[in-house]
Amino acid sequence: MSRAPLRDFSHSLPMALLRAREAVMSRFRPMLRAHGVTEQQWRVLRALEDSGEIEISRLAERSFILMPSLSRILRNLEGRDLITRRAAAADQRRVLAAISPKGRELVGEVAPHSEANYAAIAEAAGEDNIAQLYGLLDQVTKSLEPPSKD
Amino acid sequence: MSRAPLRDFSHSLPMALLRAREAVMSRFRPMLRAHGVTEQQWRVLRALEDSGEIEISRLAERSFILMPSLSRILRNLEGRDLITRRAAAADQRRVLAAISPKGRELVGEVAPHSEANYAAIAEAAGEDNIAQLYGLLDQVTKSLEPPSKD
DNA sequence: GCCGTATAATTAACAAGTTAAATAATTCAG
DNA sequence: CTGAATTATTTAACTTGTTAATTATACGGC
Repeated sequence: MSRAPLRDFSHSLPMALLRAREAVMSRFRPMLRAHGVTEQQWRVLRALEDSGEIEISRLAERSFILMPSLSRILRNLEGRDLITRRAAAADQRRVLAAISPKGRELVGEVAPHSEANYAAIAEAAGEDNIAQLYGLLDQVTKSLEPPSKD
Repeated sequence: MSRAPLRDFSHSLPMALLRAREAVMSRFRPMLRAHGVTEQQWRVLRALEDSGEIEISRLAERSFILMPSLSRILRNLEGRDLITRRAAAADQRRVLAAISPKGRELVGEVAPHSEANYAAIAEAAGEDNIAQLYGLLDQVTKSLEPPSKD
């Protein structure tokens, strides 16, 4: 009864998701910063190592970063020789990005710390809770996504 | 077994939280935009209506926005006469913010749309799932937050 | 082969996130 | 009562998010 005027402000779903994300990321950011990369730059490097050379558009999907942001991030990473970019032979509009040896080296240095953080988080929050959370997030996300026009 | 080299990239908790948040917010942003406010500006206005005149440090906590961002947002909202700011009488360092009549009017216009969106989201994702998600998010968030130094 | 249209990526412009530094007012030791 | 340390807020500098516009290439009809 009485969800009267407006939802109790502090209990909005976007806020709850933001808070949870922040609780997790605050354990990662200092470590990433110490290695000279932002959260998003790390996502891109990890995605590139996973995928090999890949179109920018697909990289955007995988790293969940919008194209304009990604464009700037790639410019930055390219300037630091952590990645390479080249036009696709078949279609000059398309750009292919790949991680460089130097980028791979960086990932190799950071990855163990990242894994250690994940482990610490899993322990602090409880593996079961994390697993359940994954499932629920996935389910809710899918149910809210508009029918993709593939 | 074999969570071998690095966690499968697409299944990181921060990404899952980001994706879920985006799935929710993408249903709000266009509506907020149509009323001339960003997501964060809306959070601030809602929080101010909830709390009445309030110190901006506390406003930052409640709206979950860092002080430097909040400072800019308040400058913007004040410039549009949606809020007021004044120094506290007792301690001139402290600034008190309050929603203005014009701000209240805006909230009154937007709130019904916001509520309608929440309802649509709850229906699409299932009330039970949402409730369960809230609970888990809260639990995980709390377990990860460092022991606050109150 | 040429023209309009569609597609991939980048740029532009403004808002916000993040960390550090600067400003300003208060408190407290001496 | 003065000045060093503390506290609240803002500013600075850089990065990213968000929407719209622009650029460059490809494609399809003629």
